[in-house]
Amino acid sequence: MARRAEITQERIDLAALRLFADKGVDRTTINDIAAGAGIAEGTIYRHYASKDELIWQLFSANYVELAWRLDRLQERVPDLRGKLEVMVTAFCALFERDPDMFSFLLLVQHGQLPRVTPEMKTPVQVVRQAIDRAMARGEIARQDPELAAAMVFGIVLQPATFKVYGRLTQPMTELAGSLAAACWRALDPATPQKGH
Amino acid sequence: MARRAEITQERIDLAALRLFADKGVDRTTINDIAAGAGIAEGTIYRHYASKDELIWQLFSANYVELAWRLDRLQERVPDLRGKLEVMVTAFCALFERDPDMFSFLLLVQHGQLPRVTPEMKTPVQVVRQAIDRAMARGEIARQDPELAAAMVFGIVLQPATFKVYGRLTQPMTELAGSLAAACWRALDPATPQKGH
Amino acid sequence: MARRAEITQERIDLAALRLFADKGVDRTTINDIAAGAGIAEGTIYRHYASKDELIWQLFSANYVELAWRLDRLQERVPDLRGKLEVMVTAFCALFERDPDMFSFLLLVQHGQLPRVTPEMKTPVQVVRQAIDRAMARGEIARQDPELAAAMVFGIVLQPATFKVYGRLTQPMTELAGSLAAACWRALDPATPQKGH
Amino acid sequence: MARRAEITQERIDLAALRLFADKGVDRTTINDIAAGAGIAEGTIYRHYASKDELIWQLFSANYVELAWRLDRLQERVPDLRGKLEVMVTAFCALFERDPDMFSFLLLVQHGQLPRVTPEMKTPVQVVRQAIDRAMARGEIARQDPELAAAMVFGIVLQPATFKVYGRLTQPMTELAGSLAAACWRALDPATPQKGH
DNA sequence: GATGAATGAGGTTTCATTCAT
DNA sequence: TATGAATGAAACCTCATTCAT
Repeated sequence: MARRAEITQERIDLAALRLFADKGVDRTTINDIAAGAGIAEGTIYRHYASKDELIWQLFSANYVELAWRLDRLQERVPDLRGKLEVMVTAFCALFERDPDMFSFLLLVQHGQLPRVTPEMKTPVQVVRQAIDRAMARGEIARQDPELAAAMVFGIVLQPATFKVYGRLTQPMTELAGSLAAACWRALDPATPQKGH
Repeated sequence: MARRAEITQERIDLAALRLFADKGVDRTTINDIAAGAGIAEGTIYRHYASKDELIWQLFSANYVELAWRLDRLQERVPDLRGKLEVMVTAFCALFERDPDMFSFLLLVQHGQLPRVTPEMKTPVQVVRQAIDRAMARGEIARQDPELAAAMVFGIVLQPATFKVYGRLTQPMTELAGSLAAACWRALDPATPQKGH
Repeated sequence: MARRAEITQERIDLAALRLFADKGVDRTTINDIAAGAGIAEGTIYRHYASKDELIWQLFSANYVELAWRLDRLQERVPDLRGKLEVMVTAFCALFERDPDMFSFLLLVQHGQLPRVTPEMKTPVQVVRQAIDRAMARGEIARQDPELAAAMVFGIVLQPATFKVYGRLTQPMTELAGSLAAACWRALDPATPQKGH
Repeated sequence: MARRAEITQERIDLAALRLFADKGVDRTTINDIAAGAGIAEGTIYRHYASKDELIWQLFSANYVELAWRLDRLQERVPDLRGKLEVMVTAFCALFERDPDMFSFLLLVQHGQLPRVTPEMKTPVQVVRQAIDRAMARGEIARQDPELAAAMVFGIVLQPATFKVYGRLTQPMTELAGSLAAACWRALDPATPQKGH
């Protein structure tokens, strides 16, 4: 039955994601995944052509899905300040709901990003576009949009990374407001600052 | 000769760093390194007890060295604003001088950080301590110092990562000023902001 | 319905024969055959107990069938010269009609001949018996009948093999006369030859 | 030492040839070969990149070597009748000296011939060229040279095949004269024949 | 009869490590 | 110290076969 295959694939995906997040893809064996999913090794190859394919499917599906989600949210808000707020909040909520997926995306991005094609929507693109448009509207000062996007990502991802390693203990959801505010300040060099 | 052994080790380290930065440690074989260094596979084991040892030596030496360097620089400056400036500037200069080392540190940190012992000085500690003291002095508002350190690292590392992937093309040295300023703004929530 | 089963079996046999001829039996998978026949993998096991059984059935049926056919034809002709003529002609016609079957028989004979039992009539036996009797009648000179049969087979099969590989392009049917004549000359060492 | 590697490779080649001749390439495992050569499985991959490479090296080296050998021999003889004599004799002697090699060449040719490039000298080419030139000199009647070469090969290879399967028991060396004579008669259709 | 998901033994290949030279 | 051939455990993957539907 097709239904049974779906369930099996679900189990594979779940076990793989958890193990990849835990040990990295190279230190996770097909055997590990099969054991985690409670199936035979060969069964995995009825669902994915190879280990590399499994990694790529898992990465690209979640990466693109995340991009779409962020994009749909930011569309509803007019200004960059608000867009950052909803995107960072969503990101933190997702992190809290499925930390394995975020560990996985963080860990494997180095190996998988080269396979990302220009027509795929990515979270980086979504944020960058929001920044582009905010600059066009004069909402923030002119600056390198790629650099601006990098800073926004850094401000959110690095605390998430610290959380994965246990350096931060609060739920990400509690940090969302501070992180969005920090992003906004980082992007807004024109704002008068005290001190320098 | 002891001299000859030193040269060989240098060649191993260089080749390993380059390959690790390029393909990650798990996808780099001892054979790759030997070929890159122009030596025989067995020779590597005259210098390192195992592949894991080689990775750890390379990581910890550079990681600790970076921490010391940042620490010596920040000591000379009284205020956090200036400390960030010199540390970010130094970081960018080092990145430009040896990008492989940064790729390597970024890539392997996930696997190696668990081996870091409390008595080892790390870049994160150095930054965190500077923030702690600035808060104690009232130079910046009270906030979670770990989160603050995370944001500073994110603001600097994410652009560096973008550069590794070719998303940013400017030399990091040109960005140092902007990055330090962004770090400062991110840490200073009390500053009145326009908009919200 | 029994009818439906027959059609399915026919489809299996056809697909298997084509694939076996193309890639050899070991490099052809049950999956390949099922795909070629447009059925599910499991269905093949409703018609054959195992892959080995399928190969053997296909081989022995065609091999024995070919032997009977040649035997019936040679019976009608009194002398060896004529027997060779009709057998080679029939062989060439069959080759032209179903080249896959011949590639298959050529390819798998190595693995299957050991399973041939003495009571099974084989093409080699048929030709050998015709030669035996021609010698008994004094139609050709005394010689090793097995060797003589081998040469006859070589003269016919090797050009067929060349055709399979595209080294010969004429239809086998056009070559039948020349091949039969060459067989006859090869078997008739007593004939005065020019030169030596 | 390089010498040790040579010895090991020799052992691999010998064991592989024997097993391939015996069971065919697909039914011979790397494990079989390693056991036959008295070495570890992994060692084979220090000498050949893959099983396919091993098969190809073994095939092409022996196939080309045979072609050169036949070519050097036929050069020394002026007429086709004599060329056939020396080539068939040499072939039979080689068969007797190393029957495994001939079984191997016969068995794997189907899979390997597609990899033969035009610039490689092959036994078929050598024989065909001798026939071409004999026709140009008027030594034999005009006929399709490819077909003629095919018949010559059939007359020699099929008895060799029969010997491999135990259908013929005499040493091939004893048959050389008869086979060469049969080849000559097969190529010489102009000769008056008794009977038809 | 037919399906196709699942199995798992067994194949090929990789690679960190050892050791005789 | 350096070499590089050899090792063998363990990885990935294939595929004939089974079985619940």
